[in-house]
Amino acid sequence: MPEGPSLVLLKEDILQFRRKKVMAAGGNAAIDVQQLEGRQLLEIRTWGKQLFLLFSGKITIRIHLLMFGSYSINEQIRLKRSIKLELQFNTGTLYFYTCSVKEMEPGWETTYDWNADLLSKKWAPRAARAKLKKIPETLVCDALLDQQIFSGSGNIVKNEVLFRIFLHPESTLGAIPPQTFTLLIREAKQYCYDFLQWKREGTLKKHWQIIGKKKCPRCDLAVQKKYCGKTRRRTFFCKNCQEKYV
DNA sequence: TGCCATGTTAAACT
DNA sequence: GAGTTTAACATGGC
Repeated sequence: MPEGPSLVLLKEDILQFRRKKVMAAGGNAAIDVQQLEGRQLLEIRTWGKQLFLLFSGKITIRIHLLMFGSYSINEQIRLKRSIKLELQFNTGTLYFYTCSVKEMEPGWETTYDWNADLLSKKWAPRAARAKLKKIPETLVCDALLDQQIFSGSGNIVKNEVLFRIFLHPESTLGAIPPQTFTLLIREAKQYCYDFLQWKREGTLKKHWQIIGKKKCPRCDLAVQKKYCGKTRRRTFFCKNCQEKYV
């Protein structure tokens, strides 16, 4: 489920409940779910991989699907006891499973950098560039997972973007040539939108070029698999095609 | 069948 | 107290 583009689809999916009143709320989330009853769902917002449900009475719930989270509408796909959050509206019921559910403190909006979201209209490539310039020692594979810089980017985006621009995951930011640096920022966004479209079509996996591949689609040599950087996430790359700058 | 993975947080270390 | 490492969470696909 959970990279940024999937959250955009989730939002679209549940937009049908906007302005609807919560008739009943349940689930085993570690928050007071009862207080949501009778409240109107005023707004649905995303920031990267996070989903915000803004209710009347200034109550905001944040949902993060983490690695295995899921949701369903009208139909329970898991046992009652494993429902993390259940919101019943007159027009249907929304269920969330295995996710993090958090109630936000007043003023939470100011703690988010809304132009860091790759899938937002507010996405600001220049701001991303400035943040990256401040951490020249950081490896690009780690930078692409940094939600404060590339909010919504995940391990799929990371791997595929790096292959697209033929950049080695263990390149240090400070050593990357200007042209490639610009490409990095441009393609991070572009890949998110391609991801979104492919996910919509159900063809995302089909479009993977490097993740899980044995051979490089460009040169046919063996693909490397390594747990790179401080984040130590699964990284696939071609030593031949992806230039390493250190 | 067991391993591993589109992720993050907080506890447990140094 | 800082920075870093590890564990926990928990489900589905291969």
